[in-house]
This record gives sequence, structure tokens and C-alpha cells, in this order.
Amino acid sequence: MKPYFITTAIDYTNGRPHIGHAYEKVLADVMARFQRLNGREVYFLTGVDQHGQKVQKSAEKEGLTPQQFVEGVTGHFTALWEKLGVRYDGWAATVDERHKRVVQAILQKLHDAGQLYKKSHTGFYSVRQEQFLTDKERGPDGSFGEEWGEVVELREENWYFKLSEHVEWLKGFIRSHPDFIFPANRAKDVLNALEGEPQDLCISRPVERLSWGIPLPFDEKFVNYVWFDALTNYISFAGYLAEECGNEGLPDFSKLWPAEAQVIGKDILFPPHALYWTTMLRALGFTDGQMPRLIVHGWWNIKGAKMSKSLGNVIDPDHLAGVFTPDGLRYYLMRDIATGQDADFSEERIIMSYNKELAGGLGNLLNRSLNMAHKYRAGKLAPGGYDDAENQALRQTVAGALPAYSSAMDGWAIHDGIAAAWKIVTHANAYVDSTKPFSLAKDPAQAARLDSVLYHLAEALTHVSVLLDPVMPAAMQAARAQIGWAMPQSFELGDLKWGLLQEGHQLGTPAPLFPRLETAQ
RNA sequence: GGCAGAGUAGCUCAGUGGUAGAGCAGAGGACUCAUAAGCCUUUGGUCGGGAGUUCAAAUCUCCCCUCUGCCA
Repeated sequence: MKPYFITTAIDYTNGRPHIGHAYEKVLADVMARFQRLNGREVYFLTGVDQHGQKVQKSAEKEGLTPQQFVEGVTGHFTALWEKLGVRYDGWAATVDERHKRVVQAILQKLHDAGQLYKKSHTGFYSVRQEQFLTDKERGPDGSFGEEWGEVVELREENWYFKLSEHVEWLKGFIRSHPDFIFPANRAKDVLNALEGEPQDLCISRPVERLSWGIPLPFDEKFVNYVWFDALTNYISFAGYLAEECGNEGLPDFSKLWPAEAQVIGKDILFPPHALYWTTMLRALGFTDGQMPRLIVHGWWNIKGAKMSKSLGNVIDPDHLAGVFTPDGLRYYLMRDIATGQDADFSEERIIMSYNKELAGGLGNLLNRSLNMAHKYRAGKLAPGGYDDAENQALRQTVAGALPAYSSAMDGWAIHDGIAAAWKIVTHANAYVDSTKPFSLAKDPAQAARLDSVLYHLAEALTHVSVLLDPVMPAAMQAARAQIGWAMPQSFELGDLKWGLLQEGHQLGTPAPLFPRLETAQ
């Protein structure tokens, strides 16, 4: 089977990462880890978009070269992924020479195929902002606002991609491939938007206006414009045209493509991915069967409002990871949103999810279970021959969690996958209260039953540590270390059957897995 | 303005013809192994408004109100 190829949007290196960046990468990372656990080979590609006018200007403002500037900002992203446990296989940085070679090769190919043409455009140009203005920028009285400074009418030549030639094909493709866009209702938005008869895409900027970009191979007076460059990362770093371009150290494209999942935010579905990207691939000769699948996620709002610098409500993931631990943040980001929909970020909710669910629910269950096993049996497990209806019920919950978890996770319903695994936690906590091992310990005649209860708790927790591993890799590894069971390298969900812990298994030392946070402020 | 979706307990939401559900929050209780954690019980809704179809409507039809998304 081909590897599961998953990509994310590449982040624009014009500012520091916020919670939205972190959510998308964690989402992709969780899916990558789940697919691996599910026995699939995975290739996870993510990265940064480093070219363009905004970067050029920000660099100028700080007195740096664009290269120096993007290196600095890129460092904030890679450091965050390191901290959050986002573990990627390929890193797509658009200043990479290998990427530039592929972008140029693609441009040449499209040029040779007659998919590009030069046209002059006359429009209103803001000298201060260095950009053309459209009617959107006009005020109610029809004039351009003061923020644009001097506005002049300007005539400029540029290169265009014949995107409109492929729009009819695209409509048909979307209608005949309901899985192309997840969630499905987004596909309707795209079809509706396509009724607006999209214009050809301008893919260049004169080099006098923008120097920080990839030059067009067939016309040195221009550099390539952002979207074309950025979108190409999905194939350039997957090894597309690697041989032709002399690129080394990249995957075998023929084995990797198409991507099973291109994880993007709803803001860049249309037109960039659903229109530009698909028609680019089509123009390059990619068939219907070689189109990637788009996974469109929603946004984290702040008290119902969009997160924005001007509102001053930007949430810093680095700070949250410091307070709630990286896995505490990953857990909250995955459990409090339905993939594809928006959610409200709430300080109260993240505190609750950590203290109530992770500390009080899962962490405390592990702690009380191991503690009793050490207190009554020196941490040594003996499944023994005792069994009863309560034990059977717990085993049934454990067995039933796996299929529900798998299908939810595979369908991008991460929050449902977590809930499926959590049924074990809830049941096990109730099981402690109903079996009362602390009472059984006082009665020598109940020794066999006590052994079976302690065993059931440890075994159930081992299963939970595997199911939640994609969401909280570091914490679940720590949990397994306390249990004294290491997940084998080759372990897959199919191996998750009752009896992972053997007769005589020695449990490790318990310690609070998610120390409760004091909320007194 | 066009298209799409949503309005159900304080909050987040599930529920597509058959006596209103879950989680969290709130209230009460029993227990003590544990991170003042966990467990049990429980308050709470004329299912946005109106009309219609039906023995029966949160669920189907029509109208209205409010909100959201995408596009222009």
C-alpha cells in the first residue's frame, strides 16, 4: 500500500505562530500518528512560505535581508513544533533551492504547453502600499481612502495562467468526487463560488516591484507571485521532477502522490486550493485520480470574535504549552472542536479540560490504580483465575472502544475518537468504586478477587495509553513508563487485545501524570 | 444581492414521524485507594415564532424572525 501522505498549509513567515497555526499542525500530527498506529506507512510534510512582498517589507523595516528575516521567523515555528511534539518527515521551506528549481521547471512546462500568456493591465496603483487596488478598496463615495496614499493609474504587463480553461472540468470533478473536500458541505460553497466565472490567475510581479521571489525562467523581468510558489511545495518536496531538476534527499514522488490529506484552513479553500491548485495540477497533466484530498478545518474564535492582531486577542500557543504542558494543549485543541467547524477558545474550558479530565479523570485513575497495586501487592500483577460480571463488563468496554475509536479517527472526528477512548477511563473509575479494592484488601478471603481487580485496572490503562497516544504522545509514553510496559516499535492497533500485561508483571512507580493546576489567580 | 447552513436544558451540542437526550456547570448523598481527585442521585427545556399535513411533528410542507458561512 502506498504511504499515507499528509500535508498542511505552509505558514507565512511574516509573524509569530498563533493558536490557529498550532491547531492545524497538531491536527495533522495526530492524524499522522494515528495512521502509523493503524499500521500505515506515513509521510508528513509541513513547512513555511517565505517569499513575497510582506516579508520583503518587514525585512526592510528591521534592516535585515529577506533571507535573514525569514530565518529568524522560521525559527519560531520550528521551535514550537519541537515543543508541541509535531513530528514531520519533510520540511517545506520555499527558499530551498530544490523547491525553486521545481517551481521554475513547472513554469517552463506550463509556458511550453501554452498555458501561460502575457497581458497588460491598467488599474489604480497605490504607491505607498505598492499594490494595485480594486473596487473593494474604494470607500462608499467611490474614492480610495487616505491609507493608500497617492493613487495613480498605471499600466503594467504580467504573466497569466489560463485557469479559466479548466473551470468546467473542475466543476465536474467536484460533483463526481464527493470525497474531494472534507467536510462535504464546503464543496457546495466551492461550486457556488465557481459560478462566478473565475478570471485567469496573474502569476507574476515585475522585478522592480518585488525582488524577493522566484524569477520566471522564460522572462527575467518578472518573479513568480506567491500562490503559485507556495502551492507547489506540496509536490516539489514530495519529489516531483526531482530527477529532471537534480534534486536529492526527497521522497519517491511516484510512490507518495497523491496526498490522502492536505490539511488547510477554511480561509484558503477558495480560491487558492480548490481552484488554483487543482487547475495547476490539471494543466500539468495530473489526472482525476491524481488529485489530492482537501481536509478543511475551522477556526478558533475568541469569545465569538475572530482572532486578530488589531483586536489584541491573539492566543500564544507557546505560553499555553508552558502552562498546560504541550500534551495538555494538544488534548484541548483536539477535544474541544469538531474538525471542520469553528470553536470558541476559552481559558475556562482549557483549565477545566486539564484539571477535570486529564488530572482528575485519567491522571488520577492511573495514580490510584498503581498506588493500590503497590500498597497491596508490591506492584506485582497476578491475573489469577477469578472472574465475575463486573470484570467482564470492563473488558467489554475496553474491547468496544477500539472499533468506535478507529472509525472516528479515520473519519477525522478526533473529538469522537477521544470520547470513545474516554469511555474506558470513565468505566474504570466507576469500577474502582464498585469493586472497592481497598475493602477487598482487608479481607484475606478476597485475595484472588483483589488480584483480578488490580490487573483489570492496569490492563485497561495500558489500552488507554495506546489509544490516546496520537493525541498525547509524551504523556502516554510517561503513563506506560509508570505501568512498566513499553509499546513495541511495530505495535499496531490490531495488536491491541486483552492480555498485554503478563502474569507477574512488575508495575513502575506512580507519580501524578498531569499535576493539578492551582487556579487561584 | 445570490447560494448554503444553523436556531433543542445556564453553556457546548446529539437527536430526520411514535411519551424530550448527553457532557459540563448547579444541588444533594455515600465512600476513602488517589492529584480536596473519583462514585451515586438530582434540579432544569411550551425543541426561534406562526400556520398546515398526520392518529402522532424537534423531526415533513409553507411563511416570518434571528444568526453564521461562502461568493459578489
